[in-house]
Amino acid sequence: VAHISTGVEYALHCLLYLAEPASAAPAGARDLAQLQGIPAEYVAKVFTRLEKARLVIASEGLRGGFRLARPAAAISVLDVIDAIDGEKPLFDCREIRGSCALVTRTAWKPRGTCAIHAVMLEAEARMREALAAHSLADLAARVAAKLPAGFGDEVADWLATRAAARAANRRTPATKVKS
Amino acid sequence: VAHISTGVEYALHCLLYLAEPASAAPAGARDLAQLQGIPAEYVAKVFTRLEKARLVIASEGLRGGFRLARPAAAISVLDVIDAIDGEKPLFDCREIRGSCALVTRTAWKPRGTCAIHAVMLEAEARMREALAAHSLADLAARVAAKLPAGFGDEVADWLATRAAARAANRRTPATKVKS
DNA sequence: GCGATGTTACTCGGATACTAACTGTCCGAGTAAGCCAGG
DNA sequence: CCTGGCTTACTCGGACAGTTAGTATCCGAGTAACATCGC
Repeated sequence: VAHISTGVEYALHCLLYLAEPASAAPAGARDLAQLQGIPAEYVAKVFTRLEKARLVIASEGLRGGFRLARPAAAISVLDVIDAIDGEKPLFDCREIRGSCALVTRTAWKPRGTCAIHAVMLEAEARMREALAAHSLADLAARVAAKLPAGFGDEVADWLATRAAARAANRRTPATKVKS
Repeated sequence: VAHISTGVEYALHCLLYLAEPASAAPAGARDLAQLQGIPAEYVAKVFTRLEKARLVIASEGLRGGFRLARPAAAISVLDVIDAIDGEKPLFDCREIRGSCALVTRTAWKPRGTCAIHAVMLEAEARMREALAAHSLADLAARVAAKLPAGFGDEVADWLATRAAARAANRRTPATKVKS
């Protein structure tokens, strides 16, 4: 319902985990989602859009995953929002001036941008400035300052444990021939 | 689809017509809507909300209508938006931090506002500042500067013509008694 | 001539359908890794 | 011991429903004004 959708929130949280320097190896979307208790398939859908916007690079196949396409300091919050929500305008002017009965009768035509639209565009510009002023690295540092010491290592351990469990689940590898 | 709804646009256009000093008499919602070619019933619904927010005062009965409750310089664009869209937040944080698997296992609890939420709140504050900086009088003056001279008089004439037509439509007033 | 009164129809106000977008879910194509057989 | 090939199942990618909010519309209650009727 809000202008900035939930997908942006999911993407930002996942990207903050990816911004950790320890995450040199690509992280899978499923792991990141289950780590935070959010729908895994939806996260994959969101990361698809991030990949189209050239913000992350996808590695396919086994042990595949996503990694940042640029340094975390070079990705702003606004980039993420535009990549997912599609640069949706804050306000779509319907040019009501042109439908005014007095205007249509006379030969006068409105020129320039609508005054109301101009105010909205200015507000949108201020909002975008504030969103572009913060980068992923900035957010990651601010979050890390609040977390307990050694939290990044715990995250790495959790991911490693999950990978080990998946490897162990690989039962009786290939003792059977075809058909 | 946009965050600032179409109802806000309708309301602002109508309020600009009401902000004209010539509109000392209350103007009906139907006249204002048909003057601009927008749905009349929807305008009435929107003005209902404006009246609940104490921005306009409704005069009921015949020749009724709306007039501004305060001087046009004391009503900001933000007031109109909040009155109609209900101060909807730009972003609703779902507190994903609390759902993190590592956080739920340990006894650590996140405190303060989420860093992502803080960025969004700052952007929203900048946007609201820009919207609150412009008043109805300011917009009306800027619009009047672009319009041809004597446009306000034409609007008054148009409204008077409509009123006269309605009066003429009142045929054979009451020559018939009951039943 | 003046006042009370009934009619009028026009006003606002809330309750009711329709449309579109976001959220969430599912299934299919592609591919890097790992095991096994053969040399 | 080394190399080639094959199975594996896990990955991303796009296509498919459910639900909520906004948009537009309709009908009912209330009321100020007007013309009429009585005094």
